[in-house]
Amino acid sequence: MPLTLENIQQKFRECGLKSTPQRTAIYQALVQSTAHPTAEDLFAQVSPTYPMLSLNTVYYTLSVLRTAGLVLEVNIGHDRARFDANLSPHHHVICQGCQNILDVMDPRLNRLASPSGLPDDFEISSYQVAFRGYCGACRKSKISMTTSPSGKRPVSS
Amino acid sequence: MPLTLENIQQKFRECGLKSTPQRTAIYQALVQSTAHPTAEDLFAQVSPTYPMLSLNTVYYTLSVLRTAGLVLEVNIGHDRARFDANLSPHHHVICQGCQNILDVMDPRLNRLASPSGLPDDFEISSYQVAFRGYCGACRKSKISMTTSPSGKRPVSS
DNA sequence: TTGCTACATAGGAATCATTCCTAAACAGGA
DNA sequence: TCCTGTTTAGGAATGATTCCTATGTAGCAA
Repeated sequence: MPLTLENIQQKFRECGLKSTPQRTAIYQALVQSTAHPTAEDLFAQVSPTYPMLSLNTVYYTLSVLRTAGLVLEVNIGHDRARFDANLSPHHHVICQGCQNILDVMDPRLNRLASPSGLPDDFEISSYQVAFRGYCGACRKSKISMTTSPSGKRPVSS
Repeated sequence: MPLTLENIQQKFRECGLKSTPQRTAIYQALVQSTAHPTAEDLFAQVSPTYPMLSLNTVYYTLSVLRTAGLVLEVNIGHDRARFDANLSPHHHVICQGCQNILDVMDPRLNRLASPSGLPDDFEISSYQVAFRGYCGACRKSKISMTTSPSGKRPVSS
C-alpha cells in the first residue's frame, strides 16, 4: 500500500474522521517515519509546512488517531510518549544510549505461549517484547568513556 | 532471605549507602509490596511513620537505590514511574482496566532468542515481555458497561 | 452553490510528575 | 567526640501533557 493522499483520506473516512490538511500531514509524517517520534518531533517536522500548527493540535490529532486505531502509543520508559503507525505485530529494540527504537518483526516472537501462574480469569489480549541494549555507535562511545555508564544523575561526583 | 532491618542495613552497606530511617523505610515498603508502587504510593505508605518525610526524599532515595542496583524502574506506559525491588528475572502482566501489574516468572520466557534482523553491532543486554489484558474484575465491569471501551478522552460524546 | 453544524484548530492557562536548588540535619569514619 | 560528605526537607522550576475557549472549516443537506 503506497502512501498517497487519497489513501490517507480514505482511511480517515473509513474511521469517520474529517480529513484536514494538518491531520493528514501529521499522520503522513508518522507513517513515513520509522523512528517512533514524539509529539514534539512530529510538530517539528510538520511545522515548516504549516507554520500556524499548534503543538496542541498534534497532541489532539494523535489522541484521535490512537482512538481510531490508526496509530499506537509506544511507551518506552515513563518519559514522553512516542508513536508508531506500524500496526502489524512487531516488537521493539531500544538502545539505552541514544534511546532510539528499532522495530523487530521476528515471527518467532509472535507465538509466545500465555504465561503460567496467572489468575484463571485474567485474559491476555496482546503482548510486546522490549529488548534493551546498545547500538554500535553507542557501544563505541561507551568504551571510550571512562566515567560511569549509569543512567540518570543522583550521585553526581 | 527474610526482611530484617539488619538485612537491609547490610545491603545498604554493601552498596556504600548510608542507612537512614527514611531510606530504610522506603526500601522496606517497596520490598514488601508486589504492587509496583509509584513514588507517591511509597510516600503515602511511609508518611504516617515519618510525618516529616518529603516526597522529594522518596524520589531521591529511589534514584539512589536504582543506581545502586537495588530497585528497578518499571515503565508501563509513559505515565508515572513505578518501582520494583524484585530483582530476579521476571516479566509483567498489566491489566488495562485497573492498571495493576502482576509479576510473571514463567521460565520459558527467560530463554527467548535474540531477534533476527538487527544490525550486527547491536548488543542486546536484556529484554522484558509485557502482557496486556484484563483481570477478572475488570472484565466483569467491562461487560456491564455499555459505553465504549477505549482508553483516554478525545472524542467526548 | 450556499448554509449549518459539529468537529478541528490555535493559543494560552492549568496540571502533574519529576527535577533542581539550597540550607540544615545527620551517619559513619577518624 | 568531631568532621565531612551525604541525606533530608521544602520550595521553586521544568517540561510533557491536558484543559479551556473562541474561531475556523470539512462535510453534509438543502
